[in-house]
Amino acid sequence: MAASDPLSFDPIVEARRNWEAHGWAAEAAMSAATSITRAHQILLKRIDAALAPFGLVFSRFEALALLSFTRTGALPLSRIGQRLQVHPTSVTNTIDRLEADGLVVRAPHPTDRRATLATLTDRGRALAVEAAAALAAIDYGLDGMDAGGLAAVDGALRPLRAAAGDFSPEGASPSPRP
Amino acid sequence: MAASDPLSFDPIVEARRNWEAHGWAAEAAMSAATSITRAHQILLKRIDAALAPFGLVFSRFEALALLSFTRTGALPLSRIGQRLQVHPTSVTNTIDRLEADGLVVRAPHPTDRRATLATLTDRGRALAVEAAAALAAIDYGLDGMDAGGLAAVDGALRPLRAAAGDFSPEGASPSPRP
DNA sequence: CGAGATTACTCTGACTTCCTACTATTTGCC
DNA sequence: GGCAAATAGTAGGAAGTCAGAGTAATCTCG
Repeated sequence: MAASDPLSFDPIVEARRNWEAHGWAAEAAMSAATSITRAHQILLKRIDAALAPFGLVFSRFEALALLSFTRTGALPLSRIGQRLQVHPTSVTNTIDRLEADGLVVRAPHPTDRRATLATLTDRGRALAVEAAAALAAIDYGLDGMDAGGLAAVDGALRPLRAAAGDFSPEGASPSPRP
Repeated sequence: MAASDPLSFDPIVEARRNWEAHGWAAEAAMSAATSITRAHQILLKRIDAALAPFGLVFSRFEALALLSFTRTGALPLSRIGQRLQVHPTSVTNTIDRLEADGLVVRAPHPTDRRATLATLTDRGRALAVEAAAALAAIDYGLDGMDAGGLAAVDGALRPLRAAAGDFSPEGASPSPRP
């Protein structure tokens, strides 16, 4: 990265100061939103770097992990998109790449001829475990944070996700259908 | 979005349960990293939707805002990249778009002939204010969260950004050079 | 002074994501 | 039954980000 690195002050704190100084509103929200954006950027870079040796990126790893947890190692593409909260076309693209790498195969759904099942191959299953270990080794990119911080982030963001309709707010209820 | 919406359970809680059930490590970090990723996705979509009427996206708005806060409304591209923590190529692209829309103009740096100054136009300055108000109106996409949540996220992520080298850890010290 | 290192910016290319159709199936209901 | 509406997946296209390479200008020191 050539845009130079070390700044002598926190750019977000500085932005907030400017927001206030110029009378712009919602500076607390701006600050939090910018922090999240930046944190995501940091995480994604670290995670992708850790996954690069496996030929994976985070989204493909997530799909692999999800399939690993099913009884049969198979799931309709639509369900993958639902669980991973991504667009159907992104699922298509993700599975395309995984299939090209021999980590999953597409198969017709046994009863619904519209649907396609993504099925984990042996290599895919093994790679998921290795990649998960690699990510655990770097703490999913969250190095600088302690257990309290992790829990704080998790808890604070949950209402946001709920409000966005990711799940019905009551819902720590388990029981997904296989 | 056709990938269906409402899930009856929190997919991240469910992922964490699976992580533990299968003996995969660092489930707390996984959970936090996934939450951040998803939160970013939600925010970006909401923010970009609010900015669409102005022909802006978040990154271009950030550049506009940054320029608004300078004495002269001008900054070298390199400094913009530094403050916004993005790649030089992205700055070029961002300024290209802003310039095409007549919101900034490029000008040669008065003393360093390598450098280019991005300078706010009157329209750019006015649009920044309008866009900031539009974003404040939606609380920067953070609807579902209360003040405590905002502060918690902000505080918890700060060590992460510091560890990533965004700024020298001591650093709430102000005094950026104009 | 002048060669080598550094810095500023841009171009090209790879990648990912999303949106807007569009086709094929299945489901709901009169 | 049979038609309208909903659902599953994919193709094409736009946009954004980054990495690598290249050019130009400036800085550092021997």
